[in-house]
Amino acid sequence: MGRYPEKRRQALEATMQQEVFRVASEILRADGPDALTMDRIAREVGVSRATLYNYFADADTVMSFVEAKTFEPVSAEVERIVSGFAPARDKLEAIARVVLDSLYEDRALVMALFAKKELHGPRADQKRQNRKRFLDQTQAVVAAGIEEGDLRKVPRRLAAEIFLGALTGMIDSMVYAGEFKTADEVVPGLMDILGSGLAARCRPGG
Amino acid sequence: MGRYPEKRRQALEATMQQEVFRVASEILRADGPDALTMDRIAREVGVSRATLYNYFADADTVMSFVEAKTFEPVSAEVERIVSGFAPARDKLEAIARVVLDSLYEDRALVMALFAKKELHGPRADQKRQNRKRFLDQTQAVVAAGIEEGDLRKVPRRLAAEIFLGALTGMIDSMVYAGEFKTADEVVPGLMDILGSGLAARCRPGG
Amino acid sequence: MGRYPEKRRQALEATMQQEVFRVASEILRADGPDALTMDRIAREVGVSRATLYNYFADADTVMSFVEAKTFEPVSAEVERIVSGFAPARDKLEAIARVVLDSLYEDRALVMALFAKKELHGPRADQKRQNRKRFLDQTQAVVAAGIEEGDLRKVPRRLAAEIFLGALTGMIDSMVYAGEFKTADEVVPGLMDILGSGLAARCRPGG
Amino acid sequence: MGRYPEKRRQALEATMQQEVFRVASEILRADGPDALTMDRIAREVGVSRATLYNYFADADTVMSFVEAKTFEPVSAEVERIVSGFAPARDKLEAIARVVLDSLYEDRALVMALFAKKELHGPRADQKRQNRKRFLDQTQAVVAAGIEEGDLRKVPRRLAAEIFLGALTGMIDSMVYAGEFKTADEVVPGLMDILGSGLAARCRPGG
DNA sequence: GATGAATGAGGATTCATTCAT
DNA sequence: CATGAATGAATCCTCATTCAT
Repeated sequence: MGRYPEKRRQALEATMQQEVFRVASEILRADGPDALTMDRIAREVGVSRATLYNYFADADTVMSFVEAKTFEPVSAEVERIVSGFAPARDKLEAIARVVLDSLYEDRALVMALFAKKELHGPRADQKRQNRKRFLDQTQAVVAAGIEEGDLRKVPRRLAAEIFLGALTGMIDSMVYAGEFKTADEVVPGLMDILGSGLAARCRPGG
Repeated sequence: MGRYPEKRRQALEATMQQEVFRVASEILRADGPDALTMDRIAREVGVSRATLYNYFADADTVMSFVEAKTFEPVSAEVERIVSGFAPARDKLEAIARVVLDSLYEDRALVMALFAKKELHGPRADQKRQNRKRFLDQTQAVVAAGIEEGDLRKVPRRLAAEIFLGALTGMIDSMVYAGEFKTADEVVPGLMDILGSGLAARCRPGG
Repeated sequence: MGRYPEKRRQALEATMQQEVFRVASEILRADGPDALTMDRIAREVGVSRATLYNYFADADTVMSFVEAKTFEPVSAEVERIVSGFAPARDKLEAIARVVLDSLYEDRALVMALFAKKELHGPRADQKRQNRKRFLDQTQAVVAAGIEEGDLRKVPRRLAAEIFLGALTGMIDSMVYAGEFKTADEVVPGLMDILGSGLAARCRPGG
Repeated sequence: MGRYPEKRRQALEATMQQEVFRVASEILRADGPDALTMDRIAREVGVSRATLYNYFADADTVMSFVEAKTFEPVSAEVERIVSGFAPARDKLEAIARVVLDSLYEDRALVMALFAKKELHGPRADQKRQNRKRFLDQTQAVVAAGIEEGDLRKVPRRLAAEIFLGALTGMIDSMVYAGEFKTADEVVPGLMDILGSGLAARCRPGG
């Protein structure tokens, strides 16, 4: 029939997706990824289980959707930083801040998503891609930094991996310890170490 | 009080544990932690489900056992390094080598175990403690390094977290990418970056 | 929010509950409380095990439901008697009749439910409360009877306990013996003994 | 292979039976009849499960043994009372005292055994017989009492059933309420009610 | 589109019992 | 006789998913 029903459909779909995201986030925060069942989502959204299947192909799709929607703003912000004009190290620091800030605001959710590293099964690909994208962005910053003389000549991919690893490592630490620190508290130290290294002082041939 | 010596019992128990470890490892490697069910282990070991319960209290215990047995040699080696006599940076490098070497030998298994960061549920504590132990060991090395003048005055815990994060980050990278590199291939770069920092050159006041 | 009215849902739910009650009763009658498993109920109702869980939270809930549904009419009738106007001894007799009549109609079922005195586990409380309620009701009758001069001054709770005990004792007897008698056959004797005592005649100081 | 080994066998058997009785009693007391598994008995006795099968045919036999051994002294005492010389009402009172005393000393155990009225399955017969024996004994006392003019002419079996029912009813009450009273506290009231009835006073034609 | 209902396919755990040594 | 080991048979429960209405 006309255009309107289509509009209406989209509106409904958007509403449902928002609701699912909201509810799923809460569940993840509260009880971790294993608690995120279709039944519980449906119940807390206030629809029937079957209805969810009108909006999401299967349970994995819901999980992927929540994950994508969670990281989307972070990802966008990182993208903005990457394509901006600034010295490489400032960019890296900005990225670290964005990641840690978003974590600080919604620790439990981010961690629940991090907690389920799926290497097998249908969702592994999404994880892989998310990761790859972030690494590519970071690597681009490193590459530019090297070219501009702002960074030393280090293996680019490796540097990106270490940078991402350091970030997730700190997140892990906070989550496991249960003590969350703001970006302001940890970024300076992080950038100091990654920026200047652990060595006592410059080695002559450094 | 049986006629058969304790030895025999222990031998059998050891055999079963070995078998379970072998089979569980394979399952983890092949299909990830969610595939590690009592039923499947029993089937692949070639005993009945009930028999497993004569050796392991419950499913969690099996998982913990496999995890402990996997990390035990690495942990022992790290402990040896930590308590040895060497400059801090050499120790850190040695630790990185041990971790990455063990990974290289059994990538999929280690990753399957890493993949299930359990923040909720009964096994969360074990994970927490494993992590804490490693961090404590690393931190001790860093602290000693600072005292001996081998390392700059950096926040110790933070440095340990970054170090562990960088290691797991690289492991993640390899696993997600499916391309495994030997310790020889990555440790020099890692130590270069963590050791000397990313900065182009020594800042005057560095 | 479905198109089909709440009525329909309730009807189906009622049907299922009726079916479960019918089947569960049969099982209890035939093979006792330990035979009342979710699997068997499902099989005999003709649905899958999982379906039962759409109607009952767990196995205990089914057992409680059957128990409640069995005793509910008896309980209501007793309540009616208790709150009516009649001499205490008539009330007690009426209660005895109701209990024994309901037993006569469904001996085995009642006994199967009686047979499982759960003092441990989650259902103990329900049993406790059922029992307490009946005792309270009986005690109220006794108390009123004493006040009105219809009964001697006997310890009230104790009298209620003896009354209930005598009833269940007779039920036990019939069930164990396999010979069921109607209320008409036993109530007169029961009331005679409890009413007038066993003593040959009034003792002077009685 | 003369007589001695036989003696030795019997000694062993007696020891084992004592141990099983002791341990099983404790388990019943602590956690109820469903907790009385062969495994737990064996573990707490300190032998292997299989060994139990050298002394008891199966799990039911153990349960029956424990039950028999528990009630045996009570039963003997009742027998002694029944066959003694005393007015019927004194005998009934004595029986009530014995039953309630034994209960008071070992409430939890007796109740655990009472709690599992098995009407189905292989052990039903034992229960039936235990019950029948007690009823027969009580009935004999009642019959003698009537003959001797100590008791009114009441239906004998019925009177026995009411007597037993009243006893078990009081026991149930105490167990469910968790408040145990000594025989001294309840027997007078019990005998008063059963002896003199609940009626306010002697009816003329009583 | 929405839903209630139904279900197949697991998955953990328990327990009585048997048997070779 | 004692036993460690092994096991078949239950039992409870969960969850993603489908389908008629």
